This record gives sequence, structure tokens and C-alpha cells, in this order.
Amino acid sequence: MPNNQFKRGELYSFITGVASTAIGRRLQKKFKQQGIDITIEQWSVLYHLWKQDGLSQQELCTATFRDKPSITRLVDNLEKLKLVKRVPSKEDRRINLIHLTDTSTKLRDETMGMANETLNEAIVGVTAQEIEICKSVLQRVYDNLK
Amino acid sequence: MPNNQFKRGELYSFITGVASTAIGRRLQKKFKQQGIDITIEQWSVLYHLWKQDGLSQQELCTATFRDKPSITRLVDNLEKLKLVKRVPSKEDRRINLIHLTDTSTKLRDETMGMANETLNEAIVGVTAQEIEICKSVLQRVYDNLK
DNA sequence: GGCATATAGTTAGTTAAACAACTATTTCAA
DNA sequence: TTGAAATAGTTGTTTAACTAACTATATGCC
Repeated sequence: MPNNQFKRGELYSFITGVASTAIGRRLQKKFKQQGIDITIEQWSVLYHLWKQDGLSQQELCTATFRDKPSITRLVDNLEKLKLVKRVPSKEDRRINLIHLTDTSTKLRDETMGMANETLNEAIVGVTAQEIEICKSVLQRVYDNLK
Repeated sequence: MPNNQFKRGELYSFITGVASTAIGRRLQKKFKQQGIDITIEQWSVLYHLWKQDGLSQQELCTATFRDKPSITRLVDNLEKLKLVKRVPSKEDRRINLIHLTDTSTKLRDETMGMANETLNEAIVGVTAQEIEICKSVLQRVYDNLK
């Protein structure tokens, strides 16, 4: 590793390569093994709605760090699966509020345990302090580039 | 934030959402502004070939944390752009060695500066020690789930 | 009030990712 | 030495990402 440039390249590889896939894909496999047929991207949208139901698509964009077309299509697919429903806002007719269905509430109970299990497996040997530093670095990177 | 479960969910969002896109997309924009018409995924493959030319597709899989079909298609597209060339290995006829072309060497000089610039912008306010911790956490997460 | 501008969401087109199933070649052991 | 298992790479299918261009509604300034 001759110079600093190389090290930065490695960081890039990790951030773009490892992190984005490892945890999500492991979780997706657990879903599949249990016969739960949603993608990890769909789950990440539901995750935020389980925290707070009735978010707008724009709010889902912010929460999940996705752009508007991505959320449009994810909500399309979640609606096809009868897991959410678009409800036009009464205050502002441009806005769709995304509401959970009963089916998705059942899904929450089934999947949250798997998500915790996966995270536990992922962070073996990592201290709470290290996780905090890691989160704060990624947040600053995101803010710097926003 | 009532409990530990919620905090872990946030970490998940960061790792899968923020990190994978922010730096790469910023770099991609710089490429486009300079009239350089490759994707960030294609660039990440070239990056590893610039470090060592003539890697096999399998070695590119390992280096970039992608699966085999992904590398097959990225190499397809890089070949169409005349940036790399598949050369069958003489020792083992199952293996394709991926070699850079003259065009891609020019591209290296043009893009490496932009990559460094982007990383510099990304890590403003982050110490070297924090970066090391962040890398090591992501490495352990990856290894834990491998 | 009316027009420019901003905001929310959709559509179209290209690239990339994941998985499964496949072919070709090599390795290794009975 | 031959046949099973492992390895390298490809193809098909679905989902998701990004950009750009678009429609519809709301805001705000003159």
C-alpha cells in the first residue's frame, strides 16, 4: 500500500461494496427461508412506516435515502402486495400518505425478530462505542456530500 | 428512541442506505460533468485493474464484493466501451483474464484526481482514526456474515 | 388576481444487483 | 482412468437505482 490514495480507494470499496449488501442480503435470505416473499428494499420502507404510519412519499425518500422515482416504484410494488395503501392528503392534494394494512402488521411481528438476529450476528466483536463512531462517520460523509 | 432495537435499525439504514450511494453518486456526477461516460460500478472494476492488470473475473468478484453474474455483465459493458479485453488464460481454460486497453489508461489519469477530490470532500471533519475504526467495523460486519 | 417558482409524485429508458439454472473445464480420489 | 465434485464463467428473470422529462398542485410576489 504505497500511499494515502490507495487507502482511500479501499475505504471507497468498503463503503460502496460491503456495507450496502452484506447485512441486507443476509436478512433477505432469512426472509426467503421463512417463506416471506419481500425484498430487503421493500422491508426498509415498511420499517420506517412501522415506526410512523402515514408518512408521505417524500418523507420516505428522506428516511430511506432514496430518490422519488425509487419510492414511487417501491410503493407501487408494496401496494400490489397489499402491504400499504396510498391515501391522498386532504390538506395538500399533491401528497400521498402511505398507510400500512393489517397484513403488514403481521409481517412486522414476523420480520423484526429476524432483523435483530441478523444485526446481532453482524456486530459480533464490535463494541457499542465503535458502532457509534461508525454511524457518526457515515452521517458526516452523507452530510458533507448532501 | 425507546430501546436498543431501534438504534440497530438506524444503523441498518445508514449502512444500507447512505453509505452505498452518497460517495459513489457524487463521483458519478463529477464524471458526467467532465464528459466521462462510465458508471461508478464500471469505474470500481477499472480501479482494481489499475492496481493490478490481468485479474480474472473471479478475482474481480472478490475485490469488488460482487457476484459472478454482476462481473460478467460489467465486463461485457466495459468491453463494449473498449476499456478492457477478455483474454483466455493459457494455464486454465475456464479463466478469463481481464486486461486494460490504452483508452482505459488515459481514463485512469483523468478520474483518479476526481476520486481523491470526492473522498476529500466526503471526509471533512472526520479524523484518520475514526476512518480506521469505521473501516474495521465494516470489515468485521462483512466477515461475520460471510 | 395572475404568473413565476417551488414542491409532490409519475413515467420512460438504461444500468446494475440478486438468484437460479446452466455449460465448460479442472481436480481428485476410488 | 474415469467419474464425481469443485471451479469459472454465462444466461434468464425480477427488482431496484439513477437521470431526465413530465403532470399536477401549492406558494408567493407583483
